[in-house]
Formats: sequence, structure tokens, C-alpha cells
Amino acid sequence: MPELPEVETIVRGLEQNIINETIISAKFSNKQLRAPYPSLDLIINTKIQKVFRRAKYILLQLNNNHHLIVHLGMSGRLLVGTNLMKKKHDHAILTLGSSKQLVLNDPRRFGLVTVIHKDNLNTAKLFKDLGIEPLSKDFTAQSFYKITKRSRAPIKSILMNANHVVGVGNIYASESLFRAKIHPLRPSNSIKLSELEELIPAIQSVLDDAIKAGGSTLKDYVHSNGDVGYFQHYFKVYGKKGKDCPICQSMIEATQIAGRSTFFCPKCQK
DNA sequence: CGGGCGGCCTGGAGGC
DNA sequence: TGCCTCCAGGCCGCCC
Repeated sequence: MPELPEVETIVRGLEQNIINETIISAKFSNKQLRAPYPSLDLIINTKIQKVFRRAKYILLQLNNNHHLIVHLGMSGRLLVGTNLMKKKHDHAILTLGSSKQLVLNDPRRFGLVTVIHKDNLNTAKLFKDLGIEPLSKDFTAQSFYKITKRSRAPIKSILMNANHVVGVGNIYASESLFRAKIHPLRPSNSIKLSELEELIPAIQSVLDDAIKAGGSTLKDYVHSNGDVGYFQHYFKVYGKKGKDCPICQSMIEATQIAGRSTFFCPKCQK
């Protein structure tokens, strides 16, 4: 599924297409996503004023003091178009004033569509415990050290825990740790401040590079216009078990951390 | 208490 | 062709 770069790419695409559009009608499928669909009353005949991202959530600011929130789970696609064919697993179809449609397609249904009042955004269950945005200037070695030194869990688990830092999922955690030459199993509290001074820029540059490439398309993910991303062609370790390390030619290894496949170079990453 | 794990789902790939 | 197992960009609740 989409991690931060994929969600960011979708948001940028939506900004070009659906700002100031009115939601004329909405239809939800009879299959539930992660949570019940919102009341139609809260979205029909509203205008989309702004589109932005928080963590891996896409927020559409409506002109009725509410936000329509979409999460893509593992397999969600959010597409905008004028003549979109109805497809299997289309779960939310919004018809906009210009006859464009905004469609959420999500085979595995781990995604989410909900509405939250603007005054409740920061206290809502979905958002209240979210950690720092990794591309914000407040994400520094000093600030992150306060978090990493408190835990013995593998550093990769800390990177993937949205209570600490958001948006970094399974691909970009492995890729960032490779770029910073840090072993994914290292206990978080063994990481020195000087190593975080490598890791934070590594995370930020991986995410930036992936955004520039339009995200990574493994199977499901596409931009809101249907285009695929191409950062997957630049993966150094993710999915590369048995291949040569691009730096030292050692064999890339795979392991499981908290149930998730994890890829690393046993020689480069200490 | 933090964090690992199983479960939530569907579908594609690969083995036989 | 089919059937079976394993795997997948995430997250939540349960349990230790």
C-alpha cells in the first residue's frame, strides 16, 4: 500500500483536479471498509476547499466545517476521471459538479472513508496519537533521540510506529536504514545521536526522492490519474533478497521484524 | 507499559 | 486446469 510518498503524490494530483468542486452525489458500496461510511448528509452539496495529507491520511476540507478523510489501507486507489468504468471493488463513488468522479477502489478493504469536524481533528482517535511528520523541519536528530533512547525495540519498529514518526512504512523503513548504514534490528536505544544525524536525512532524502519519482508501484498503487510511480526501480534493498548489495556486493538478506519482511545488507548496515 | 502478534480482506504467484 | 500455501505499501486490539 501507499506510504507517505504515494499518498503525497495522490494529494498533489487531487489538488490539480478537485479543488472548488462540489460533491453532487455519493454512493458507498454495501461492503464495509475498516469502519462504517460517513453519513451522506455531511458531504452532499459541499464544496472541496482544500486537499492535504496528515500521516497516510488524505483530507478533503469541505465548506461545512468538516473534513472528508480517506485512507488507502494496503490496496486502495483514489482515482479522478470523467468516464471511469465501474469496477469491482469500487467502494466510494463521489460525483462532482463538473461531472468528474472521485472513486475509491480497494480490493482488500483495509481502507477508510470517514468525516471529522474540523474542531475535532486533533482529538479524534485517528489523529490524536500521531507522531511527527518526517519531512517537517522539527524532525531532527535531537528531537528523535528523545524517542529512540527510550525503547529497546528494533529501530525499524520505531520508524514504522506512527506514534513516533508517521508515513514511513515497510518499504521506506528498509530503504532509509540502508541509506544510513544502520542495521534494522539494532535496539533503538543503542543508536547514537551521531547515527541519527545520518538517519534523519536518510529518511528525508528517501521520501523526497520517492515523491519526485511519483511513489513506488508494486501492484495496486497509482496516481489519481492512473499513472504508476517508478521509485521501485531505485530500491536498493527492499525485495532484493539474494541480490547483490549495490555498495559492497554482499548478498542482501531478509528477515522478519514485527511480522514484516525486512531487507538489509549485513555488511554495510551495522 | 510498549510492542509483538494475529486478524482483518482479496488476489496473485508459485509449487505440485 | 485446480488446489494449496504464502505473500502483500497498514492498522487495530489483544496480551504478554
